[in-house]
Amino acid sequence: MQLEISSFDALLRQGGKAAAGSHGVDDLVSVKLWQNPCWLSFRINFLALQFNEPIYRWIEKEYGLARPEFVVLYSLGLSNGLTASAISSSSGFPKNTMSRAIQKLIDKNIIRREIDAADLRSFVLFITDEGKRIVDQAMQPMVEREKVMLSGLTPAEKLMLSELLAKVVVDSPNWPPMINIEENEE
Amino acid sequence: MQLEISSFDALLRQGGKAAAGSHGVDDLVSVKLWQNPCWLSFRINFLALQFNEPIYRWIEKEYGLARPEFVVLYSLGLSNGLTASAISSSSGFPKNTMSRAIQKLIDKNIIRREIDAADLRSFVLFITDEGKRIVDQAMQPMVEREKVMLSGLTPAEKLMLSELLAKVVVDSPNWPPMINIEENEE
DNA sequence: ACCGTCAAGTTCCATACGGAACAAAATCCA
DNA sequence: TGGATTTTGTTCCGTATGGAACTTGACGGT
Repeated sequence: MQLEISSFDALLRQGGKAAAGSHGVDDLVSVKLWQNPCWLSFRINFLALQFNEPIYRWIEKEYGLARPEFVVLYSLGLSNGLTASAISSSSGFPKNTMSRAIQKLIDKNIIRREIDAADLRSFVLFITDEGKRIVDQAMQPMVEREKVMLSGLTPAEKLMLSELLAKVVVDSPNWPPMINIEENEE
Repeated sequence: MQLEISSFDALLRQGGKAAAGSHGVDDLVSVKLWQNPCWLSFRINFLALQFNEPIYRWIEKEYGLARPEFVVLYSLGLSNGLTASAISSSSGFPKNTMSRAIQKLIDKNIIRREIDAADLRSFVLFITDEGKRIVDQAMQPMVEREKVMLSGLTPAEKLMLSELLAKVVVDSPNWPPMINIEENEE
């Protein structure tokens, strides 16, 4: 059995093949690029990995911060005074993982926690000067890594990519939660 | 201290903001979208999560396969007769994780392993009929999920996104391995 | 004002994960 | 040919992870 594949879907996953040539990239990566019904998820996951792996390895070595810890720190760097659950939901890490990460950051004096008078269940988190120093420093290699990853695109293409990805992200609240596919089992 | 930010970089990360309106999306997500020096990695990671989380949750529940196991299975579905290390390097999972996943899949009769006469160290992996059945079935929700995620784009935009992402992936072998940033420490 | 429900964070615990060391085979090179 | 080096896959083991249960506080309705 094969899924019916419209010619547009076929076109989609072949996107850019002509221009690519048979250059450099691993055999199996080629297959996953050009003969893959799930072209989006492969490309996205592959690129996420190419960014995350070296960056978080470096951050771990340089600052002794694991990925969840740095996610908290980075989030506070962008928007100080957040709550744990806000960080958790925006990053996709479960809240117990965030809770532990936050504890460690407090112990290391990288963030600080204040009780929220308005809601005694939750705490508001603030970055310390030490924390700010770390984010600022770490930003450099991160931005640099992105620049490297995008170096094959023209400025116009970078802008287009940025816009398209943003558009998809912005649309995400409208997606159905993907339950109840396959009610037809049994 | 702030990094010098060229106006084009600023333009890049604001990509698509005008068109977006202030709709639906979480506050912190907004900040990470529009006020983030690392626009690429956030968008990529966010979208990877939106795909992976529901899909792998469903696969686990439906077939009892963890993510590394399904990655092996999916890879063989695209290109039968692979070796463990090929799958490992194309997917980014470490080889011991792949090794375990492969063992489990063999136990479950989802894949089969033959010794490679040409190289007695390595095995060649093949998908069984049962395995093929599972991948075929699982493909449906995966493709569907991608379709949902892309539903906010026009066909032309989807094609453009596919091309741009492919172009970046194809360029990846040229990237420097990101060691020795910050020799200047100490 | 009270009770049921919900939301924020923490703790518990089994398990998966990935780094490192390892065995076996291939490859290289003199 | 033979010993150093690399590659493939497995095993060992400490640790991080994330589901589930739990605690405490907020909220909503009657």
